[in-house]
Amino acid sequence: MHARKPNALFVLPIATPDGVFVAAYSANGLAGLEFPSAVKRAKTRSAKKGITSRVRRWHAATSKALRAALAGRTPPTLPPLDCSSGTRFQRRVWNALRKIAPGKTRSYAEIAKGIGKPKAVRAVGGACGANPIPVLVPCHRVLAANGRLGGFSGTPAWKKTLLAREGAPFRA
DNA sequence: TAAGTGCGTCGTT
DNA sequence: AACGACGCACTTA
Repeated sequence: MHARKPNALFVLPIATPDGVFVAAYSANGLAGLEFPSAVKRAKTRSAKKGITSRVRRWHAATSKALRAALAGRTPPTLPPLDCSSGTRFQRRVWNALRKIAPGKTRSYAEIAKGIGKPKAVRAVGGACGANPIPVLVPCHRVLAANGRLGGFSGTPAWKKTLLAREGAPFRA
């Protein structure tokens, strides 16, 4: 219904073996995470000034968590997540995603059932696609009912890579 | 088996 | 009113 903007105050880069991710922070926590993209490298330099120690702490946590996740390990601690950009329904889906352990997968239908809306299967797919914090909010662990990958807002290659690194099974 | 079609369903725009 | 990161039933080959 009401979709507040993430209201990102700080946009900071995270260097990883897979490239430079970009994290966005609002006053409430991590509000966005983007996969490496050659195009937007320049933009991240600007907002370095005026960073609070709080955001610095969050960013350290995000960086550490991201690198762990990319290595297929369980992230130690996450910064507070600001999912206020999402609708009620989307937040419920994202919350369900966070309960899927590394190496495990669920189907879109299982997620739908899990949030008490067994018929909203397709809408769950939409909510996954709207996930502002991929990798750390593990939308990649949601597969089609037949065990195949299903879609991904990033490249399908990323979804495959993330699953493979944490040892999650999926049909080629 | 594999691949393609049609349709129910529902949150979002 | 139209559109999906779906799922299922049901053809065809």
